[in-house]
Amino acid sequence: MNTAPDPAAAQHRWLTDEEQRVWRAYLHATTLLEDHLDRQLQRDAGMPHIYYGLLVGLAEAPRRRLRMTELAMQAKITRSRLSHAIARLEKNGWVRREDCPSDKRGQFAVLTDEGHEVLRRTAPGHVTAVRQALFERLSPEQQKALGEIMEIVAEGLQPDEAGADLPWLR
Amino acid sequence: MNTAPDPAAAQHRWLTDEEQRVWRAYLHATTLLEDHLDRQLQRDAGMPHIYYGLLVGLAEAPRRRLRMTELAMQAKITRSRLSHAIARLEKNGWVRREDCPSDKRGQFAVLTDEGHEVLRRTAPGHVTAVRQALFERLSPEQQKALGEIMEIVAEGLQPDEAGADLPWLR
DNA sequence: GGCAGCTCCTTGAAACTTGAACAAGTCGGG
DNA sequence: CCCGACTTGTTCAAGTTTCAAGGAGCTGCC
Repeated sequence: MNTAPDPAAAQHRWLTDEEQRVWRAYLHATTLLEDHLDRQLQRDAGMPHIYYGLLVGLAEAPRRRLRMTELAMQAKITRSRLSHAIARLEKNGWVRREDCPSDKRGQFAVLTDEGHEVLRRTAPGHVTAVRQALFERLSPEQQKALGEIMEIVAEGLQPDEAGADLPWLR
Repeated sequence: MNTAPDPAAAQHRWLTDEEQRVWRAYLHATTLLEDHLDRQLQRDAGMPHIYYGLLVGLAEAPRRRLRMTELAMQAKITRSRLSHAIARLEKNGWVRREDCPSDKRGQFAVLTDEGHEVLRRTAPGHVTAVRQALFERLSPEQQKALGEIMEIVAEGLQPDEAGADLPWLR
């Protein structure tokens, strides 16, 4: 819409037409994909995508357990949100809480056998969905480029990633 | 984690390590970016990103108005969600509903002057946030690649885009 | 005209998310 | 040992999203 220098908008540079196109495509695609996966998982696994991600995080952790804060960091959500989510997953019987012996404030979220089973049963469908929506449509070069781009973007938004003991989110 | 043919998972091909890396980078980056923009807009404009998008959609429409269904399609959300959202924006005084004269079922969502003013005031900050998080970090080639990739992905998930009168979402 | 089948949009309840506030526990310095 | 500063995880209230249901109007066909 705006590509020439516009005096009225001089100081905060607008997006060029091309940038605009890219940005809208980005919004469009990420929205559709997230919706698609959320729906797929809600249907096949009975939980939203982010909850599924929590189970995966636990499944990959040693002894299938993680401290709440660690799990929150890995899923990139707030502790508050995680508390609610784990409460729900606990109600499903897929996760169980355990006290941390070395820090009485601490809690472990532990993947139950049932939870593991749900994952085992639903992971293939989810992977297929991701594959169909994304990888099957992109050339190897595009896949590579996408990975690089996303790493750059993430790196710019993460306060640390390798660096710090700063407030880890927000 | 799995790249060799695994007999137990033979039929539903897993993700290769490289695909896995790309996929995680994608999730990581899109989550962080969406959170970042949501927070930025909540702080500066008092509304989440999607609501801001609704105002933009209206601002760009002829006479700053759109039928509910059209707006929902453009924002890629359900009509139900839009109803709630417009109710909230109406409460803010940024949008007003108007009856459609030619179809008594229909409603227009109309951007008010106040709404337009909010947009005028907050758009620069938002654009800057997008620019800083995305465009400033990517080479021109990467921007181009990103645009192409996102168009492909979106195209694959949209039932129509150019084609149809089919269920437009889902 | 009348009626079945659609579309338009809204509603209400339940689920989920957010941000602030909080109790409890840890930790380091005096 | 004690205190202030910080961390951990939860809770509350307010806001948002989803899903299923429904009222109302349009449309075409008999």
